[in-house]
Amino acid sequence: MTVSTRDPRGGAVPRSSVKDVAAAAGVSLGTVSNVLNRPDRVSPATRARVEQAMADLGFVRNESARQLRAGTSRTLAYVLLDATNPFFTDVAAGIEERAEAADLSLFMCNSSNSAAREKGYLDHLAEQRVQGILVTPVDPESPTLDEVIQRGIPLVVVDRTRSRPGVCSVSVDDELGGRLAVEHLVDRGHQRVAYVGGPATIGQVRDRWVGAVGAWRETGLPEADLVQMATAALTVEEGRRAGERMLGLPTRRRPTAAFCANDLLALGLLQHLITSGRRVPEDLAIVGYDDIDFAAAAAVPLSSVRQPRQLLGARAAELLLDETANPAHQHERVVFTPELVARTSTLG
Amino acid sequence: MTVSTRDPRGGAVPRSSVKDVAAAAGVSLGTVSNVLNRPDRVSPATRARVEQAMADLGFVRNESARQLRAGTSRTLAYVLLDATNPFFTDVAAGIEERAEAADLSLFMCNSSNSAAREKGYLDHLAEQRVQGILVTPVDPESPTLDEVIQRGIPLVVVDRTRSRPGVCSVSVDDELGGRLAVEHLVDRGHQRVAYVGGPATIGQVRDRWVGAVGAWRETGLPEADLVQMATAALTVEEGRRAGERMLGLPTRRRPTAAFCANDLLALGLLQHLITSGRRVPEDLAIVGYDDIDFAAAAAVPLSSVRQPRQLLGARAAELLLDETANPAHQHERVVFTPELVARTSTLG
DNA sequence: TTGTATGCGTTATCAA
DNA sequence: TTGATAACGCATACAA
Repeated sequence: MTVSTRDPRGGAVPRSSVKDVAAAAGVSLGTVSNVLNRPDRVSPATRARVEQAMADLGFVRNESARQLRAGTSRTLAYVLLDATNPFFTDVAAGIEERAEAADLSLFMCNSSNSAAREKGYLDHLAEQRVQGILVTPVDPESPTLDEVIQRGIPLVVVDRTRSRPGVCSVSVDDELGGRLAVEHLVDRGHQRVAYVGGPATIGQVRDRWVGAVGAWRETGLPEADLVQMATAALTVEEGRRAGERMLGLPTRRRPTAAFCANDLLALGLLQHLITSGRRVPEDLAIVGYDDIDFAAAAAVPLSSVRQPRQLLGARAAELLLDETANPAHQHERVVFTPELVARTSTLG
Repeated sequence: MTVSTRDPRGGAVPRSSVKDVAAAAGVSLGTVSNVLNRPDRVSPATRARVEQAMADLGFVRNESARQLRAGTSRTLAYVLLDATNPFFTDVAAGIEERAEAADLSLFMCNSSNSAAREKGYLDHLAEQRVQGILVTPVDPESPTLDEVIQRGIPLVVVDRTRSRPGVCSVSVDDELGGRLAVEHLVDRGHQRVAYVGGPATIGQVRDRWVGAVGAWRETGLPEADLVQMATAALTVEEGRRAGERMLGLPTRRRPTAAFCANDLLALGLLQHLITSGRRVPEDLAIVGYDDIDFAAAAAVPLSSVRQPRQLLGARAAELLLDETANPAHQHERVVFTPELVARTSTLG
């Protein structure tokens, strides 16, 4: 249903500047500027007149001009990989908490896992001269990030690290996370495990796999029994597809447990199994990654590798703020430790 | 675990301007500008020289200056109520699709349901002279929105409507949604239903309640048997709390079904019931609202009132773009129709 | 306490 | 095809 209401357009909009305000208040341009920036240096009487004029004219300070003159902005930006993944919005909440405390605005930009889109946003933000950028990059080694840094814009890498220094990063040990997941499954007696994740271009997917393989080797189980099941994306929908493929396997070759590269995949996989009348963990145990809020609320409460999401963001924001404010800033590489949260999906 | 790597700070960063580029390339300032904006009006030879100089100096166009001069920006912004709610990020995805097609950047700002924060973002965006703003407001009648409009910035209200015209809005009929949910529950034989939602300051919460009440009255059932269960927020956590209160009620007075103001509440409520050993829908039927992706993947697949999330965003972006580009733009009020998706949580 | 003048980096107009 | 110059709106140093 679409109801359309047609109205005449609002009247013309005269944008007023400090000059207009000055004229209206019968003062000079500099005085208006003083009212805006150092009200204490203006007598109460004239200040009141100026403020009245500003209200009458609907004056709005032009941030572009202010910034051009001042050279600095009051904005931070977070370029994230996937806005529809609650993990990243939780990280963003941590960033925003710190940004707000510093009286800075936070703009979120969604790269949707596209390097091109990411570059577009980074370029735009550089041109806007934002005060600093936080980014969970498609590829942390990409020269795009170096360009931003060379342009003199403080940048912090979030949820990834960089082999070269020259930048702060805050991340969680993804290899350890992969290791924890596999160790847990092996402890529970599983001898044939699937790693569900992809595309491999995503660093998190690779690192968690590396950790999984490392732990698997130490068990002495046949390498071939840790099988990769590639997905096209880290989404609920792709998780369902993985479920279809999983159930398509002959029982002999079917893994008894799955470790998913994130919770969205795990939830989709879980859903498909339940819908198909299978039991979790009896027919297939599942471990996810991130421990988003929805993991505990799933069809079968989901075991997952927990990351300190808010803290990740908060710490990253702190480092960024230090870099913008502290001339003696030293780049840091902060690595948090993940933690396995065991629930019904592996405990039965 | 925290590993810190300390490195010496990177060298000084000389920001270069068109003037520097002009000097380096041995041309005038205007020519550099032409290379930037109308490359065809510059001879290939000098263009190459200028481009080389730009690369050498790491030149980045200053968007503030450009904008100050041009008066226009290449940015859209979406101020949303809750970035951690997948409903809004799905709406944002719809907006971004259209924005990208128009070669515009989209900045997302999270008001976190705070009127103060919302005003802070809107003011900042107005000062930045963004090309247009989409907003899911805390209160659509708030004068804050009028201020933005009076400042001449095109604005579209998303997922809400406004009693006064003078602005485009794209929404879904929340009263109808509430009605659909209650009618479905009554059809399934429920005679005592809880409406779980709050705070009532949130418009969506009120409208869905109004629809629920309307449908209930038409059944002739005692009014007192549609009970409100207020929550402090629309979150999974608050849903769990509602579950505790629900189970705390004496069986006689306990509703047999719950209609939740959004899916996050419904998922929390569901989770608490399952954890407490109750069965859904046998002990309590549940209907959520929004039909986010996680609803179908829940402990018990959740019945929910579906809204066209991406379409909502896309249509809103279209209206905004029309307003910025078309002098004959007419404000429209677009209302989509919700749809009940019945799943196990009410069907058993 | 208030006014005047200058420049931030860019684009656009006009003249060469 | 290229160069010189004047704004855009603001903040600041300095003069009054």
